[in-house]
Amino acid sequence: MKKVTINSVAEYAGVSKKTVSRVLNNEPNVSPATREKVLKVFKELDYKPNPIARGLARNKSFIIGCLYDNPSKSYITRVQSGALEACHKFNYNLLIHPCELRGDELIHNVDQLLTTSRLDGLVLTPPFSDSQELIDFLKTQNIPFARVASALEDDTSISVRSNDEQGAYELTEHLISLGHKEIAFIKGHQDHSATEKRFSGYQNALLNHGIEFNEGLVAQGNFSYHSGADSAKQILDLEPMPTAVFASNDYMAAAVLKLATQRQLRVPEDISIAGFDNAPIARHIWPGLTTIAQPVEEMTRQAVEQLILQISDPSTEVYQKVLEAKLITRESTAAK
Amino acid sequence: MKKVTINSVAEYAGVSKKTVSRVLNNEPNVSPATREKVLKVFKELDYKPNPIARGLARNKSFIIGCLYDNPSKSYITRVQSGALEACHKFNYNLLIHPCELRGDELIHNVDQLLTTSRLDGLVLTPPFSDSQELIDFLKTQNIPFARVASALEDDTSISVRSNDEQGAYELTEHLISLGHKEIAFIKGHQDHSATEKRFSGYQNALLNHGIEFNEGLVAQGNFSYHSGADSAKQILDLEPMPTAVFASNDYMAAAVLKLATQRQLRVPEDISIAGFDNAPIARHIWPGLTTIAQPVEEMTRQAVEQLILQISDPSTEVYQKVLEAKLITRESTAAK
DNA sequence: ATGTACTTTGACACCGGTGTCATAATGTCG
DNA sequence: CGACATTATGACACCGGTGTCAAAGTACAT
Repeated sequence: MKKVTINSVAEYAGVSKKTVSRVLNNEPNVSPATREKVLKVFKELDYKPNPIARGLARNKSFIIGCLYDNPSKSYITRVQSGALEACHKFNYNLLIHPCELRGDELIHNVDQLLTTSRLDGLVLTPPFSDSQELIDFLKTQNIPFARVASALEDDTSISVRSNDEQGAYELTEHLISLGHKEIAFIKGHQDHSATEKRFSGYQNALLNHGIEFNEGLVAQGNFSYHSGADSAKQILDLEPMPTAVFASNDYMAAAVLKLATQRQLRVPEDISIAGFDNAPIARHIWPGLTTIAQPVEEMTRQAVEQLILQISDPSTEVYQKVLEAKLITRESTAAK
Repeated sequence: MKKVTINSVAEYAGVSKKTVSRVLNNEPNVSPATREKVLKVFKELDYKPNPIARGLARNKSFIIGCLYDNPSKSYITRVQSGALEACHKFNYNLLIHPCELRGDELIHNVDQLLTTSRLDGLVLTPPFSDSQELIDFLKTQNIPFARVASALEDDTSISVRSNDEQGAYELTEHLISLGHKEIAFIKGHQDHSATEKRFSGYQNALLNHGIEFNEGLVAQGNFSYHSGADSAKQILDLEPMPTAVFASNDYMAAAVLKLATQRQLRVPEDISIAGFDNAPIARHIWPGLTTIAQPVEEMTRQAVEQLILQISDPSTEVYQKVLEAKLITRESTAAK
């Protein structure tokens, strides 16, 4: 079984390889008869153009890179799934690049990635989508990129995010409506812009409902389960103990739930617990966690789709979108 | 900033591009002086060979594909992480390809993937690593591949797995040593060979400790949390209720724990629960799950490393390895 | 000094596509 | 029907590397 290349197709069809190329790329100036003839040969020989050769000629790789550093496995797989959907739609492929670096090392590492892989573009997920440094670097290198879930203001680059502030506001309001006044809050990782957004949603809700903000009820986490466990200890040791805890993501909320249960506290009777993200764990534990669902796949899908559009036509208008977050109530929150 | 190619390097160094190519690939027959000179120019011009051009010339893509269909996000990310480690070591990249298909459609889909991406090899994870059909297809297509966590007997293809049977045996023995005799079992997905291995480990442990196997204590799951919830209902409704439940993975075990807790059963006092895999959820819930830890990253790392070795030298001996699984005891199991 | 074997080097074709441009074929109009 | 514009097609260079092979250079034995 010999390899089927553009040359064999051209020979078999009795035309030049350039004409075959024209048909392949739907270029104009091919007579209907010729086009028909070539297409028939495609079928007959089961011709598949070689993306590598095409990549060399066009200086493109048809590969999008996905940069991430997130402790949440479910978040990552959701991101990948959305990105893949968009990639496959346009015959691109996805290359994943987890990366724990920051600052200079990060830039260097990304530079390395770009030169060794010839990526056509990059999707940035938190916390990289919030790194001004990285964004500046990509701009100087002229690498197309799209930001996912970044609150960073930059209307010159593609951005799709969900409304973290609104989500946190709604969740806090939900707790308040249940009669809670002492609502502890566990913050996320400082490098993520979502951290501040969620925090201010929480603060604004308190403010608008006449509840005084109490710094003492705030713990600093970093989105990891482990940090949630530390914060949980800090919060459950408070006297008086708050009647509700709002953790900036579900893993940290799960850690609070675990410690509370270990301490024989009943959830939600003794204390209400809420998270953020609607990660699988939120419904895998008992009681299920009240949380905020974000359309992670959809965000990433849109971001990558726009990225690819921009790659194929750099004059495309820069896409920026904010999607809604949605409150999901489960058993972990109840009236005080 | 002009592009630095092999031509500019050659010109700048005053040698032919072929000589540059020799230095690049560490080929023999380059005088030390010339080699030195060229290497210096590499540094000076910050030359990075274009992998696409190289790929075209060598008919290689330096990309490994990873095929998976697994409900466990943590398993997937662990697989990816091990695969990436091996890939980066050899300057390969990883392309991920989740795929829900079976049978003919699967074959067709993989065929599509191969022709559109020119992958150099494939890593198969369960359940694909157990698909004789797919393996036969890849062999006819002459695509190098490696199997991860597959119990399928085939000494002509690379395979790295952990000892599922031994793990299940140890875990069951652990429950028996705690005095349990009515140990329910939740099976995994039928397409995964691990399912049968774990089941026979359980059965053998019972047998060797003089406990009669009871078909009525076995529920059919499929590794998903949801199937675990269904099986949990079935098992907890039994009269008399078993004193321990061994689920074939942690998600299903978590589902049993959730239902048990909902029903006000105390774990482990009223019923012991154990899982398999040591997924993050096993330590994120209370009580933490007794389980079996498998070296997923290490399995995949070795599999991909061997795959790449085989790609660069097809005469490499076929690597087959069984790694040990390890019992992790937590709070979810206790004496009867 | 000369022959022989081995090392070093470069010219050139090639991988499988795309871009440029000249030329051939066809269409339009006075 | 001839002049001209437009469409269709192919020859050829090129993308940035690698493989082949011949030629030049070097080492050593005679």
